[in-house]
Amino acid sequence: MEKKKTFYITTPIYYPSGKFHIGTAYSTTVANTIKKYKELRGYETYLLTGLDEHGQKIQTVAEKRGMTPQEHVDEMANLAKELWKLMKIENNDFIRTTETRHTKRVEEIFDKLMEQGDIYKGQYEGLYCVPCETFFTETQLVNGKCPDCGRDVISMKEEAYFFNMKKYQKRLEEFYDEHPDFIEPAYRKNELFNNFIKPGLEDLCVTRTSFDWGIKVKKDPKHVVYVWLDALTNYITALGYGSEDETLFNKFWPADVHVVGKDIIRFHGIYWPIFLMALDLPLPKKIFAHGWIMMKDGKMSKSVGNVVYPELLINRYGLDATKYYLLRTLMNGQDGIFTPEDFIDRFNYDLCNDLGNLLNRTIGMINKYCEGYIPEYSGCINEVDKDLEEYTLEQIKVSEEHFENYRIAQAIQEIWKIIARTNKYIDETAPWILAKSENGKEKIESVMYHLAENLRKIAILIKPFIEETSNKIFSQLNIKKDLQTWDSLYKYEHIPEKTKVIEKGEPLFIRLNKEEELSYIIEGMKKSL
RNA sequence: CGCGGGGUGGAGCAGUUGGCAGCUCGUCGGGCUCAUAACCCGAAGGUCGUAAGUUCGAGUCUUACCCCCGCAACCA
Repeated sequence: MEKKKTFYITTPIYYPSGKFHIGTAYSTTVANTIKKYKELRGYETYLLTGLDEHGQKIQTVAEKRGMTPQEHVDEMANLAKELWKLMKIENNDFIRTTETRHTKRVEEIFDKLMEQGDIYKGQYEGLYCVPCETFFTETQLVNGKCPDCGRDVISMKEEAYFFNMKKYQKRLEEFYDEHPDFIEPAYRKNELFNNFIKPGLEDLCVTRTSFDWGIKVKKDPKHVVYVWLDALTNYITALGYGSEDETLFNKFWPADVHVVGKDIIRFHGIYWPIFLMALDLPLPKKIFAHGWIMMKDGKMSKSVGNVVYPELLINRYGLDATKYYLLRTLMNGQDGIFTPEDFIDRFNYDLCNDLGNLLNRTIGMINKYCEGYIPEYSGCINEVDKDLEEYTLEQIKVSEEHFENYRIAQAIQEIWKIIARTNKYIDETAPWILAKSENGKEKIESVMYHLAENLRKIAILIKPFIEETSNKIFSQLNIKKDLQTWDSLYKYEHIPEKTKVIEKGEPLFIRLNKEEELSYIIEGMKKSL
């Protein structure tokens, strides 16, 4: 038997300094959608997510909560796992950077890089705030003072280890020349190039001594490994790189896509490739960077009181509605704006009116006009049928193209055009008139078949991102598993004879009262602070 | 002269290699009754940030300028 093609996809490993907000949920949903799509296309997929649990901030947060850092991250890890369970994320693994399988490898990697001469000992010079025990860069300062406490900072030196980035500058540039599509969207790459690569890379300080919540350097334990060298390697340690069992690593590395937020492109576009070069490992195939979910008044922020947590929406409106909204809102990797109004509108218009109602009226008519059985396919009996088929098949191609390039919002838009076109088809054919005419039977049967068939196709297309809804459609239409495959999208003529649909359709989504739900969401946002 | 993104009808956004300016919502008018007061059609509404240039022709290319946002590396 032929070996299945593999597809390895990762989310960022999130930093558990606070509750996971909707942006985190978005990243993970994107990754999960890509996974589900690739699965439908016959790939053996592997989805990795996890937590980046080290660093000063964690230590500080834990202290504030009167906990040890480990207790804090243990709690956060459970929260994350619960959230992904709630969101039905099908991750194959969940890596935590405090796990031995990770820390041990990082220690080894650090040693190796030091032996190779990629890491050397030097002096870190920076502006230091003594009471806060923290280094800052010049640009981080507020009016020349510590951004945290407002006091004066002093120039200070400390012993630290550096990674020789300069050594890899040329190789990195060459890599980008050969792989211009490495970072998507392209403008993110330009940003990175102009700001960091073109001016020349500086060596990266990869250890700290100002705190100890991290992986200690084996041969010099007062230093802990800088969090990014620690965090980025999760993508390979989770696959067992360097362990006694490298099966997964050999099978799935290099990653097909790292899904990241726009804020961490730099680390994935510069440091990560260079670390991998130093380790003599193949580079990932793509970094897919998405934008942020913004609020009407700017960034989500606790102090402004405009943070949205995913549970708020999922628990009241369901997982699919929430995922649909998130995926639909951010276009082209750009930022998108969340507003409660928009959320409710999309729910009502797109999900209830367009999709839900299309299924409902179709089921109703099949019961009314065809005794509940989907009629047999008899080709296109007229121009209207032909037009519908051609349009739908074309849209399937377009959506597929978008999925292939991870443009999920665009894919969704194109799928919704099929829904709109199918609704229009009902008006064009007016089955209620055919039902009254003497020789309308053949026509009405063709209409019902086409409606059922289009809904079947729609259910397949939405499966990667709103699977519950997809399953509901299949179940109401009584479509068997073998007709839920992507391969069955490209033709009509699939649904077998004597397929009996449900007698009374269950609404997929029930319309929301805008006023009520607006206040519910707004109140919920306040309460969850 | 830091870098990047954005500035398109009331709102939110698309506009691939330059070729009659589109989508969703809202507004107005009409149609239909299978359906979740849903669906379909039509109309109004834009000098595509400003100015100049290239071109037979620019939202799309060039230049200058204005406004908004983000980034400016060892903070995640």
